Amino acid sequence: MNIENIIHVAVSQTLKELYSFEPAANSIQLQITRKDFDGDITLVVFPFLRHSKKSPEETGREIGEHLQAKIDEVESFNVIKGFLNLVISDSYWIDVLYQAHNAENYGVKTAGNNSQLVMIEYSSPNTNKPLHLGHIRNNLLGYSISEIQKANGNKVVKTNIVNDRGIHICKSMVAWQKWGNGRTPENTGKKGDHLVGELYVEFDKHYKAEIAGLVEKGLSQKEAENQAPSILEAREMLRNWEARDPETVQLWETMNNWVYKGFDETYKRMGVDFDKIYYESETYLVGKDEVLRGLKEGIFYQEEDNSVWADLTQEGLDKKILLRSDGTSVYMTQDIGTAKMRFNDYSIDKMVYVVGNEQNYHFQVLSVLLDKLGYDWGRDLFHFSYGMVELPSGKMKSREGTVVDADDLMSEMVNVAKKMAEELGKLEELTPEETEQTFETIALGALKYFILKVDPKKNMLFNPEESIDFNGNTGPFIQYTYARIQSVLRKAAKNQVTYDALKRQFPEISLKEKLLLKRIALFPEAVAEAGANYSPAVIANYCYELVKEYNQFYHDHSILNIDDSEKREFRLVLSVTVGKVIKQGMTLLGINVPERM
RNA sequence: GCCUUGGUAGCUCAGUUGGAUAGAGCAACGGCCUUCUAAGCCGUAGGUCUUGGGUUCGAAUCCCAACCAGGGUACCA
Repeated sequence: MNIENIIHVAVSQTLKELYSFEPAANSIQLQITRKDFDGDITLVVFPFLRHSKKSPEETGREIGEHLQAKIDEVESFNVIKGFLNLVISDSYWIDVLYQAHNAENYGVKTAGNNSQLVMIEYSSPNTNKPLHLGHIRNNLLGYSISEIQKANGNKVVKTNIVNDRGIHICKSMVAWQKWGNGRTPENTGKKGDHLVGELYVEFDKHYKAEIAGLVEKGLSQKEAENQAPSILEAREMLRNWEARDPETVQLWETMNNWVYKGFDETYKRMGVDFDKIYYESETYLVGKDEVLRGLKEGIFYQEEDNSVWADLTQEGLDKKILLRSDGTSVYMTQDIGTAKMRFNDYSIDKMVYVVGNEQNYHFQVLSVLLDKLGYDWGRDLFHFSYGMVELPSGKMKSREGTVVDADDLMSEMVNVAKKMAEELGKLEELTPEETEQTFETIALGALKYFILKVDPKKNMLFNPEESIDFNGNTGPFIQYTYARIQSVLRKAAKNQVTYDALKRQFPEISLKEKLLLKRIALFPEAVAEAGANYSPAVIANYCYELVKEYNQFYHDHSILNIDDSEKREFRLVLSVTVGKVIKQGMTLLGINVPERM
């Protein structure tokens, strides 16, 4: 039981005894005492004045005296205005340290028999272009909330739905046939996803030129768009694909495999992975069958042009198309099929979709549709909706060439990390391989932290002109603190300085040491909170606060260079534990920590 | 038009179920490396929390309205 719970219970009891009333749970407001006041935990007494019928000061004093007498942990107290500041005994905080230091995985629960199965879908790329900055935010959030869910004792299946079929990939295929000149990843040395992305751009270039030509000949823009030879070929290609034309399917497979190989590299470097991958080419027919079943059962209706619709006006939503007039399926159809397959494959307790907030409406509709189709889990779908990454020029648009490529960005970050380390004269005693690995760790740490520290639901700004920082509230700052702790431990071992982790009696602790202990005590709560609102930002901010506190402690207290062996031992245990918590927190963000930097 | 999300320092962002004098980092300025890693620490400066009402002991936080910005809005994904 943590200290807040202990106090909460005691306050409740106290109020009953002093003023004979049963307080509502939420009327007992406990908070961490602000730094400029003396104390550890603060109780707000205003809500109780009605019952005590005394001044805030008097009420605070009475409650404080009562608590001090009854609970061992409360050592003393002071009252300022309506705030009762409780001072918690050192021995309690030292006990926290003891627990944290000896715990196998402090603050982290392991999955048990009664834990929930949470399936988390993230990434969801199209196979016609490489991953960009928007995908980076998606991937990092998806991976991190998976880790946070695990840390809260759930079983997690990470899944990806690959949009591998449709007109977009046919465009790249047409471009390869017409203007590809036999290019392959092998003979060009390009990553497959980049090559296919190039072809897609080439298609668009030719297509636009054709449209311009037709418009010049007197066609309207819309007519031109529908009659340009390239688009006709792409549509022909899509029909051939749906008809399983062997040659088309083979080209499709070849080019998609190029892309997957490229994606795998990107995912690997980013440090994200999946337990199960679904492909839309395998799920869209399932979705179509479901829609047709719904039509037969009268859940949906058909227009005169043969398109199939769902009328959701009863639910306060709109009418939504499910099958086009030509019978082909839309995005929604595919998602219905994918959902059905997933629930067949796993006994999912909770399905989470990590998808940008531009699709809020889509998931609202999907949820209702699944429910209508008779799947009771439909209502419980959770859309983890995150904001877009904006550039100073506005939204990223692939057609306007304003996308920030994921691979390029990661490489650029490594270059900056390298330059930075050279300027600072770091990493001189490492082997070249270790040095490279460390640059990678730091660069990715900077990128990941930059993205994850922001509240997911908010849009965020990325300015490519200014490279991501390595100083201040950043991943490298946290990594640096970890590395420095490891350095202290190495030196301690070298000098035969040992410490006994089992010791529970330590000398009097300083203010900054106590602040650190309090921060350590908060880690499990931060993990739980992050799990409740699925926000890696909670963990990121926690790590930053912890590290900042440690750095202040570090500069004010020497750890190894003191004669008092008891103090040295205490500070070593404290440092080890801080290192442990940093590592655990960063793991939840998918960020590695280096032993040296 | 309707629905939805946001607006906090020059910039990027925190701010817990409504609590004490609204916090960090970057940028600017001034200190600190013979001492466990200076990717650090300390200090200065920077605010009408978009605006106007309301709720109450107390509002950046909750409610209403306006303004500004992003997203969505029936055959793109």
